[in-house]
Amino acid sequence: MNEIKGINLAKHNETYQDGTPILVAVDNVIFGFDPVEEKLKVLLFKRQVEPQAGNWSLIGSFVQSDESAELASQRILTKFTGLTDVFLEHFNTYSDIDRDPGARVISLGYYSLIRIDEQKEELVQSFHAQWFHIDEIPDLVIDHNQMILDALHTLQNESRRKPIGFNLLPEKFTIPKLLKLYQEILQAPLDDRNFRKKILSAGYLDRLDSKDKSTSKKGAYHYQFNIEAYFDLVKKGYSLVLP
Amino acid sequence: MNEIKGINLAKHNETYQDGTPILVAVDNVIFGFDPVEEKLKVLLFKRQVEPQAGNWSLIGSFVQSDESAELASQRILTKFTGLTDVFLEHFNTYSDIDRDPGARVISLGYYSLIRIDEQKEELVQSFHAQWFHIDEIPDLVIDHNQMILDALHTLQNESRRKPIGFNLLPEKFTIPKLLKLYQEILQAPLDDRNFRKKILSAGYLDRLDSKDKSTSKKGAYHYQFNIEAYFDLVKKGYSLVLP
DNA sequence: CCAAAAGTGTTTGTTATACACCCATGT
DNA sequence: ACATGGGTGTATAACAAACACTTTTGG
Repeated sequence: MNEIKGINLAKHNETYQDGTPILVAVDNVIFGFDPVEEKLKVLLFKRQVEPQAGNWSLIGSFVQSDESAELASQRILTKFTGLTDVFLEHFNTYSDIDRDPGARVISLGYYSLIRIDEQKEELVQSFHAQWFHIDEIPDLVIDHNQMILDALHTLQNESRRKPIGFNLLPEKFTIPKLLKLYQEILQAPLDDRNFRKKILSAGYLDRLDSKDKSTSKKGAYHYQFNIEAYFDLVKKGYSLVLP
Repeated sequence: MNEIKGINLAKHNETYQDGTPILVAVDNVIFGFDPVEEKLKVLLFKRQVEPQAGNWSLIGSFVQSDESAELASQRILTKFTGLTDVFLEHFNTYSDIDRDPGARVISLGYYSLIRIDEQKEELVQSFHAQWFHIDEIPDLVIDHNQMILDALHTLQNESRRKPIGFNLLPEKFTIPKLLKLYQEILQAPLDDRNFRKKILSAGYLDRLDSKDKSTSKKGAYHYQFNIEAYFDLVKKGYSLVLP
């Protein structure tokens, strides 16, 4: 760096010509909650191009010149699951110069929360994509294992403060399912009585008259997330806090 | 999108040739705490290239092929302030296709926390850079006003859970200064007795024997942040929580 | 001696935690 | 009638919030 001898000498007049175009990709950590196994899973597929073709990988794509990164991430999510209007957020950027052995690629990490029951199963299968439990992620391509860790931490932090977990459940769900989901996300047991108390006392869950009898003889009441009620509460300063 | 007629038809075999290189920039929201005015400020400079030359702007640069985005952000911070080893974190990515009228540029937002008293004032001046109070940010180039808002929200959220505020203060500081800093960051008054109780009971602030008599006749004790003590506490599960 | 900022404790209310039993029902 | 998961309440502890006075000392 140049020494500055006096005042008014320095310039910072980089132009667009001074920039070097770089390949930019999005990688999508797609989370789903398996309603049968009651496990939090991530959708992976086998990379089809060299280097490292055949290895498990996150689902990603290059950002094209006519689309934003968000759109690229949505595009690839829709391609693999058939879903649109999905919770999808940026969580980190990966820019080490040697991270991708194939080329200099800056990768934007997104994570999405989908309802496994709404995905197009045949689409997922047609790409040879598979759901992996977060405890059983295989060795992935490049830095994708790190990306999943980062996405999971973001999901955990966000889940403790905002009710985003509902994006992983069907419209109608039961409290026992919701509890299991939160235990999976936070990877820690939660006291069921205290959990019920906190989540129900907030007032944004509507109990329906119907019950889910698939897991017990007594049956568990269906609940629905009431987003208007939630927004009203947020306006008044409410925020969820889980341990 | 193609309809899938059967299983095993779909491909996702994008190669590096399918990517379009894009200009990638970093923009740095440089925060400083003015020790005299006791105000949280952001460092801005007048853009020197078209379009919008002469307008106030964040300090940014293109990411070059031989550097990571973090490094680019550090580089530009050092160029303007002379500082190295500074708190610097990515907070968001801006990728709308029309955001920059000069070219398609994806911008990575970083924010940094510096000690104003350690910066090289003559360097800052030589770039015609100026510190602006966060309540008095002028109209900025492109989407830089939004970036400052996003960075401030990130800073607020992080400050509530981690003691990163110390990066904005000199090594030795007083509790009244620390309180003022937190009130500036959170843009809300804090009760001084409760604040003292919480911050001192944690045990990672070492009181020195010296006093700062610049703001009162009685003088306020100097304190120092003890990072080892803090890390030990974090290992045991401690986390700061401010209202 | 007094103005101005620094420093200190207590009470009260709220929230978190820990914990155990009854309920409903299909088989 | 009983096994299975669903649903409920209470007592205690910990923490947050509200609040006012004393201390120090340079001028």
